[in-house]
Amino acid sequence: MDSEQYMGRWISILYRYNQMYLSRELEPLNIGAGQHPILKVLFNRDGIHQEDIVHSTCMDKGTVAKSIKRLLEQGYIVKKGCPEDRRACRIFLTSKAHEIKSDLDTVLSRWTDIVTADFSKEEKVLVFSLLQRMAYNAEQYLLEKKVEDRK
Amino acid sequence: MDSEQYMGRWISILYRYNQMYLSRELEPLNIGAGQHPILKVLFNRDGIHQEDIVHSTCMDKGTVAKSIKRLLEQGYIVKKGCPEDRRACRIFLTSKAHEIKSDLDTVLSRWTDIVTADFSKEEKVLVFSLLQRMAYNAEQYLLEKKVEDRK
DNA sequence: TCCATTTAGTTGGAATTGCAACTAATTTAC
DNA sequence: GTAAATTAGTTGCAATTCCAACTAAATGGA
Repeated sequence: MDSEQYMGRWISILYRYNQMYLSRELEPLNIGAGQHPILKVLFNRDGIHQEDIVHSTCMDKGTVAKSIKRLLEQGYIVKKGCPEDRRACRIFLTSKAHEIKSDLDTVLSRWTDIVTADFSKEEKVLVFSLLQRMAYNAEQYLLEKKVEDRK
Repeated sequence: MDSEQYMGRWISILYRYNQMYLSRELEPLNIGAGQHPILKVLFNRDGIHQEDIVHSTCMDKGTVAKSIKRLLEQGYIVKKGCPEDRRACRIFLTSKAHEIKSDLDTVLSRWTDIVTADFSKEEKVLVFSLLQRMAYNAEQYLLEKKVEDRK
């Protein structure tokens, strides 16, 4: 097998190129590449707990806390205390966020179009399902490892 | 289309999980997740110029310079001036690097095995070719953009 | 009930990375 | 042949991210 044929190589290139694209495209909105996953989750389910965002984005809770801080500063979200659990907080989109929803969706789906430009319809569907399965397998492996470490 | 179905989401998850896996697995070798792409390129073509490494890894020249600095400190590579072009330098693997080649290859191919664990042989081949084409499309797009900006 | 454990969230530190500005050497153009 | 432009590489800065340590609140077992 060609020594370039290991999964991490292609994933790394695609991730880094995507980050470059997003930084440039989201700059006019004052949104960094790291903040958009949180907005996407909230557009789906507004008002969820910060902990839910952590799970939905598969990101570290520290990372999410910092991204939320920046979205607060930019006025895209507001934070409300949760009366049932005083440790927790719920995150809500502002009208400023709702105004840019379609812009954000356009930027994200354009990247999909760019990288799958020469794909057939079948290939476009296929690549999502393969990536989704890989992400699931990776997650399962890391979870197992974490459980092992706890022993 | 499901709002989770945009390419960047899966790529991001897979990239971040891979970085976690690599940091842990390469720690005993004192290699960070960011250094291994350079070693991989050198195992393929030892003694190439730093500029060649930049192109082969698709990474920024500043990033490569820093990773090379750490590999030098760890004694995995040596740097030699290039007499034909006194700005440039050539990078060579040390015996310490050759000793860990098979360990590194094992770690990298194990990740491929983990994420494609439930894939058929055909799917394993397919996913590489799809990722490769996506990376190529992304690169072409960003290159075009860069040329446009120069105007 | 009370103490131990778990959970939600914050903060500091370090690694990875891209960009921009810089130096020094080379190449190109006139 | 010299000045301008390009190229190889370094460095500082900022963004993204994970981890670990921490606080405060909630949960659970004796």
